[in-house]
Amino acid sequence: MIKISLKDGKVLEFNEAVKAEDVAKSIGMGLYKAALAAKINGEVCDLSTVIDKDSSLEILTFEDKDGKWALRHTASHILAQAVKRLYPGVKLAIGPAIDNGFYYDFDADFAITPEMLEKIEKEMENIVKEDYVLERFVLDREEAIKLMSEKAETYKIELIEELPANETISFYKQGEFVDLCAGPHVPSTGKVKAFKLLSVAGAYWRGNENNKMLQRIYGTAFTKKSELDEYLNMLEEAKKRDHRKLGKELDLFTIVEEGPGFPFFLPKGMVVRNQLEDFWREIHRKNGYKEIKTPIILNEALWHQSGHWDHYKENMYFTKIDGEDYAIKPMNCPGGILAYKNQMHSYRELPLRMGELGLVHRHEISGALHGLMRVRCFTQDDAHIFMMPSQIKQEVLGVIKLIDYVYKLFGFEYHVELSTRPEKSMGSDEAWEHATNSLIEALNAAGMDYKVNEGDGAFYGPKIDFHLKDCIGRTWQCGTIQLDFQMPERFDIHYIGEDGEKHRPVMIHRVIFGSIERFIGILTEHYAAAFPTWLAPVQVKILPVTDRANEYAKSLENQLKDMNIRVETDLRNEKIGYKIREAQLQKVPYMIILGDKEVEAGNISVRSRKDGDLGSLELKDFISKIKEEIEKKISNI
RNA sequence: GCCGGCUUAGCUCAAUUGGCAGAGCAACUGACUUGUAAUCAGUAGGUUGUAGGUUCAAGUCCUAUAGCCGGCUCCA
Repeated sequence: MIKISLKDGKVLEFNEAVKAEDVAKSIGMGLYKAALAAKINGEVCDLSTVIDKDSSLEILTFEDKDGKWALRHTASHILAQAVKRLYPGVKLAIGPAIDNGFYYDFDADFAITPEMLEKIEKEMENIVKEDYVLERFVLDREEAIKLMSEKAETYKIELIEELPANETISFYKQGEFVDLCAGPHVPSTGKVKAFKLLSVAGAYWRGNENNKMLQRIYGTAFTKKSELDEYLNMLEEAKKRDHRKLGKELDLFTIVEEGPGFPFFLPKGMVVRNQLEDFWREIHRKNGYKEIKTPIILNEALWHQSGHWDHYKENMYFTKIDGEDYAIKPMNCPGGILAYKNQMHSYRELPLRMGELGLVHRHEISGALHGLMRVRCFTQDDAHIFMMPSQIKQEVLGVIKLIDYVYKLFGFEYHVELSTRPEKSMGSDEAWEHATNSLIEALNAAGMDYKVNEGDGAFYGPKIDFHLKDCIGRTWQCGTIQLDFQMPERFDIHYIGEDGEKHRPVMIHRVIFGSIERFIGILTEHYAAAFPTWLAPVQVKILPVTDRANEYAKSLENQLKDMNIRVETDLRNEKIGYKIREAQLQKVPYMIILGDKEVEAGNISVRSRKDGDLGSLELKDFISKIKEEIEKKISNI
């Protein structure tokens, strides 16, 4: 008797060993049809897996992440099969499922073009129609290498050779196609009902730029055509909120050929930026920070002392002044430390929180540049916290809370990553361990979930990163908290302790927005440029219906300006519908429409970007309403 | 930096097989005095990213180069 317990707590009993798919069938045909993979005792596997002892079982469908991945993984095999049919000489590399889809890397001695994608898609459709069963089989290392040698799949051989000794080497066969693969897969190719190939891109073998560049085909797959269409439609919609497009349309910023990666902020974008900076200063004052400003160019010797010369030189720009070597700062910390050193510090002053909106320049490779998201000069909303070792946890926790407060205000979902010691780094193992543990403790104290990135820390210390999503779901690092025992050492900074002796402080480097530029990019996409009123470049647009209302309009404009409201008046000789349309496209939160009626009654007619015509209001009531909205930073999207 | 694609008026895009560079919007001028997402008419706007080459003839073909886009890589 085999007992199989299901997710809902029910227990099914079978007289003999049974396949997961048969269990699904016994639960119901609906589930059986939707089933893509199974989770047996917590392990994801094929539906054809035989259960021969008491187990827990979960049938995975497209609703489950692992079910989705199995389907898309199978889709990537179908892609590979189609490519092999059409272009037999192509060598296979790897083809996993990823968020939102799948890819497969190929080594072909010709360029894969978009036209070829259409052909490949057609062949994939055939393979789906032919509905091959995916059969799993296991080989020992020698047999596996032999099989792949016969097929001249050199990349597969390399993969097999590097598998650990105890690893099961499994293959999946569908029709004439066999691929090395850990699985799991859906039962047959016919399950992949709706798919599309999306793009071709170069990708280095194993992500290493010293290796050969392969050609990667990206695609996505769903169980239903309607889901695929919905996804493709979502991508189209997302393109409309791309900050590069909106930034151009709404004149927020521009990047010109003369300065690749060096954005220009135009008047409208500058308003958003200044509002963010004002807000930043306000919360930092409230949280006990002082503000400094350090120079952009400093003597190169400083960067030797800080370790940047050894660890960051490739990303830095240099210049000469009077024959002396200078560097353009890629980070604010050395300057911040020099500011700290300007005075003696007592333990009574600690933690000393010093903020700086610092403009840094970093050389990014040309292919990495991306609108405001990745640029070559940007302003970090930096701060350096100097403290005693006993204050680390408390201070890190304080920063985590501040970041959380800011992101929540904008309505962002975010995820957190902890990065540990990289290969290229300085300091002792003990110092790194202490620093890393301190960050973990603070994360735990804050109750934060986080992912660990081994070896991804800064060269001077481990860090916690906060990632935000752009409109198509790519994530960008924004906030970061980095713990540093190295710089204080290198710069020999100290404070006078209770005992009257000199002690070494510990440092935190942290940013909340990360880079103002990137943050504005993310905000633009998040709000589709319909910024909340407190950030909107123009908050109110006054639209006279005819020039009989122009004088009234001008007087209202002055009154609103006196109340510190950003207002513009459209006196052009155009129809009201035209003026409204334009204001709406410019995403102005409020329009005041003035015709003969309003002039007569001395009131105003208000239209909101979001809700349309709001009817007649008294000016003072409108002012108090909008003032409150600005004051409370209401995100009225 | 690497792989592939793209680059035509301020913006969005046209231009058969190489055969006179065009439209809408925006701008400017004029008329219209208008009530909640586009009034009409006219004017001007270009060394087709840049530099070479092939050709009787190049936006179109070839080479180089810059920038952009999608990825890889890298990172705020």
